[in-house]
Amino acid sequence: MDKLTGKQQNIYDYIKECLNNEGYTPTMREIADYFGYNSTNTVNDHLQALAKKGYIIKKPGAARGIILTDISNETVIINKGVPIIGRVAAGSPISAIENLDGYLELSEFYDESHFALHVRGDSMIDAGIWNGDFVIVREQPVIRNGEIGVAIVAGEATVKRISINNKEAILYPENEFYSPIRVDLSETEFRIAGKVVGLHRVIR
Amino acid sequence: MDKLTGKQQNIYDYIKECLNNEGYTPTMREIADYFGYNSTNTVNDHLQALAKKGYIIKKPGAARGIILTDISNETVIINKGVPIIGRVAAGSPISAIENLDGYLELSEFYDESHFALHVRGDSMIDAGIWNGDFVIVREQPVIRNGEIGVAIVAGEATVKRISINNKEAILYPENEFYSPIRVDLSETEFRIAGKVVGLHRVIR
DNA sequence: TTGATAACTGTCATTATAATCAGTATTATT
DNA sequence: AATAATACTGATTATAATGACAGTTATCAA
Repeated sequence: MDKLTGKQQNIYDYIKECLNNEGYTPTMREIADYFGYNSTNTVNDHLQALAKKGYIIKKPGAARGIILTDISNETVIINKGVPIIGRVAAGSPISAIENLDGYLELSEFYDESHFALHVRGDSMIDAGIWNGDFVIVREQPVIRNGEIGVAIVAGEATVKRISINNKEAILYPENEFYSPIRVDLSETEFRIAGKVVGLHRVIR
Repeated sequence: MDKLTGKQQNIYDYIKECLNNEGYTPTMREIADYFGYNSTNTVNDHLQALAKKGYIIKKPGAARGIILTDISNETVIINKGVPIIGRVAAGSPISAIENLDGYLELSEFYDESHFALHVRGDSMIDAGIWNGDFVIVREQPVIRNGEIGVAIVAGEATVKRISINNKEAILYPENEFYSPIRVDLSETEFRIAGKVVGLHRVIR
């Protein structure tokens, strides 16, 4: 895809911004006003350039008929996550709007300070964390003793119930067949990556 | 939020559909044409009802000036989900891009044929499904015997390991303190809502 | 039975918007 | 040096679209 010039990029960005803020694309006059152009034809020229380079599609004659191509490829974006169904009325289809309780969307719960970790091993099965699960971790340098978190021990990340005192950290597995791991803080590199605040499992 | 009438719902759905398919909302005339109305004022009346009930916002005078309120509340949508961290290099911050293994995003795994169900009760704890979890269900009318799915029994949705023969369905809990539930298919309304394909837990 | 709401028709003035024409000046590309 | 693409002005035209007015009919609840 051909690169945009500075002005073209600005106009493209503005269209995107309008779409996000207002919910619809601007008219040519609105673009002209925003950038201080005295003629809508200036905008028309720019839009033609954008269309020619494939960044937008212009529906001829249609008011606000600008379509951003990269967004139309991601229409899933207007995706609300997975609908949560509450009551199920007898006979009605599951998707019936009356049953809707909201949407399950990761970004709703978790912001940029979160990351996910693919769990290997079954040392935490009694805490409901299984091999293959994704735990969602809120990045934080400390946690309260007894909470489940992710610790980095000598560069290795592990999910455990964590307890720390002045000289050592104790990592408690949640599985009767495993023993707690004691980490001497003066000998081994140790730090808390964060606290486990969510879990996601893909079931085949 | 006030409930929509059937026609209002249809128009609302159509607006949403246009937004997804075309990238912009329809004009009143387009809506009228689609539904076969002879007057744009019919549409105007409906839009006013939708606006009054809070489903849309109408920007006066603006062409295609319909804003869907539930979508405008989700601009975060251009969100990439939760980053998945793989290896953790010693010393480097968690968020370092080298550690990135991808993004955990519900919509990546699950399409429109999925819904989530808030689990109540602990009848499935041995299957790793806890009280308060969200199970993600792929809508399907049948499942293989022995698979975990959601059944609708007399209007009530339950998550169980399901087995069916000609005359009865047996719902097996995964908890030693619970007994299987037998449902006589000739007496009780029974159907499969779908198969459990994922699980999401919010940990406090 | 009165009033409110929903669901329509049909017409029309007004404005919003797109799109075209005829230019000028500047800045790359061949 | 010639050519094309970029970046604008200013004016005009055609049409796209909203929204208001004046009605009709049906339904449902007080």
